[in-house]
Amino acid sequence: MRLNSKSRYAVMALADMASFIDNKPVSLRDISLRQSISLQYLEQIFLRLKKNNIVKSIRGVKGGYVLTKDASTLKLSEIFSALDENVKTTGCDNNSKKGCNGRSTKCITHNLWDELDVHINAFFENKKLEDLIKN
Amino acid sequence: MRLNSKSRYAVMALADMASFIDNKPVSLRDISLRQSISLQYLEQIFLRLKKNNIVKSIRGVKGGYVLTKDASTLKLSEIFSALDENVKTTGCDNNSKKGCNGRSTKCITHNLWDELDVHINAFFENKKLEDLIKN
DNA sequence: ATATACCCGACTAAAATAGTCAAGTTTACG
DNA sequence: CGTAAACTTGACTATTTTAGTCGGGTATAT
Repeated sequence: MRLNSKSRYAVMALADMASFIDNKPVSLRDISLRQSISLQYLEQIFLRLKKNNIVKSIRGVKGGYVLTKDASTLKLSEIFSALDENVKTTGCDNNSKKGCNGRSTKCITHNLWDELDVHINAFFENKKLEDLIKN
Repeated sequence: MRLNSKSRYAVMALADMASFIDNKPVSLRDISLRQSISLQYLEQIFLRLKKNNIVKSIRGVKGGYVLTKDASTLKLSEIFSALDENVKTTGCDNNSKKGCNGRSTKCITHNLWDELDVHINAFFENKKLEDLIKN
């Protein structure tokens, strides 16, 4: 059970941004250097973050990105959902016509996976970006 | 963030076994039919379960597998670790000489991923196989 | 004997992952 | 005004992982 690197890098990059109090735009180039993440990969990630209103961009020289919310209110769950990192640990699907494992009925473990998803989501719901930089 | 099908099938198959009270051996063929899981894939899975002492095998006609423990004491975490489904959500590694993201220091989000792993593991530690079949 | 059922290594198609590449557009600043 | 810094975007790709299959075993109850 692994988290993908896009999500991980997103959290790293946003935590990096949040650790500067002044709200001057932060360039991806700087984040790239400080966090050892490929610039072009960051571009992909920030495109998604921007589309989901987690950051806004300022173009041109001295431009960069700024957080749209305060780090104390930005939930990690928002970041993950921006990157389509949906916590859906199995293919068991309530909504499809077919049930679990291609059958018409719920599989024996169906409720378990639902509970697991809820459990993990709760973790991300309760964590704020600020929690990462307080230490 | 997805769970792999080996782990999911393992839990399904063991829950299937546990739902029969008599401790007669259950053949993989029967599990395969009841749970719609490929017989040969089940063989792979049960090899691991056997090596990790979660089931024992009885060969020959009327053979099959039986649980080595009671369903009320078998933790899901044991099943997952048998399948090398280690809950290690990121590559951030405490033990390697290199730190996170190939650097010498802990990355800014390192503690977060540790907490996440602990959070998920706790879920599997507290769930017993019996919990799945009680409903 | 023989059918049933476990045993086990090797292989593979398809999907996901983790990026790179290339070609832009916008804007601050000298 | 020119230019460099920085964002924008779509397409592409090598590698790895996943989710199995294939095929040839071995053990044993009847």
